Amino acid sequence: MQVSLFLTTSDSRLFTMNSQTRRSCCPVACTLDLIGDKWTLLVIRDLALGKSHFSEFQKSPERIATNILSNRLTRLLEYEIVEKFPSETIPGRDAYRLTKKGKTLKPILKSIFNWGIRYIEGTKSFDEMRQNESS
Amino acid sequence: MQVSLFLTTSDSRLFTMNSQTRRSCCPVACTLDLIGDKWTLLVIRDLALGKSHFSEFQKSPERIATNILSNRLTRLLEYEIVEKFPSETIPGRDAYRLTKKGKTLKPILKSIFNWGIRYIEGTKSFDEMRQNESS
DNA sequence: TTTTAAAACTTGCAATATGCAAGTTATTCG
DNA sequence: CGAATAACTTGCATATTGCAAGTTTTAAAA
Repeated sequence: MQVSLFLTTSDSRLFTMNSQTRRSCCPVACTLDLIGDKWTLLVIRDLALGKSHFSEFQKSPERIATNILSNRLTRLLEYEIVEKFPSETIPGRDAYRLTKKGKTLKPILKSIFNWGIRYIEGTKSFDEMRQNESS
Repeated sequence: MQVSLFLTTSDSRLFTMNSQTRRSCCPVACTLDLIGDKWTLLVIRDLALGKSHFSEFQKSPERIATNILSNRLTRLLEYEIVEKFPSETIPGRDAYRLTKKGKTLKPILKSIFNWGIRYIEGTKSFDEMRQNESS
């Protein structure tokens, strides 16, 4: 696993300690360095939809592998996009949720969602998708 | 290279012929199947900034490898997000530009740009970036 | 028209990331 | 305490990316 150390400034902006971990100082490139892989935004989508347990993310129709899910949740905790909290449904167990900063990613998610709905045939809204989840 | 066949409907929505090429029918997942890798959105960024020649994309600060660049341009042509046209600056040579559909990706780019500027320390606007490009 | 040069790719291979299945640890509930 | 389920971890196969070098194409100079 690649180790990258991110710190947070008082105004909650992220910066990388090691300049070699970012490809450039372009805000698009830097954002993609955080969330621009095949899986991260799908985890964030699930969190935005209210999912909070490991097994709930696993049940999403894309069937993320457990090692990838584990890796992404850890990274998102490091970046302070996700935080753990005591599960409400299962006492004594932790769960995940978006932090305040994590919630600021929602406009990105929304723009991607809107594009898909408009330009890709056969895509369904989240409400429709929820029917189809396999257990 | 992975072969994937996309067709276009009369209302310019994309659909995959082979359902196995998409992870789910979620619009977020499907959009990420098209543009959700490490490089595609950076090529689209460059196109949105008016770059049109292979060598211009290469010169961007992230230093995309030529094989990846070639592969992404080919894919984007297949998806009808990018089209070729006769270069205006170099007569007799082709260049690349966003199609009408390709331009509809700009809101995604913008939401990512805005997030980076706001939440990642040390990111710079495109105007500032353009100064720093190596030849 | 041959030569040179630069742009636009292509190829081969090493390194990294992802996919899959099985195994391990932790927690809950009977 | 013991079984069952959740939450991971590990090992290895496959796919994607990174890097350097090579090839092809076009364009303009000699």
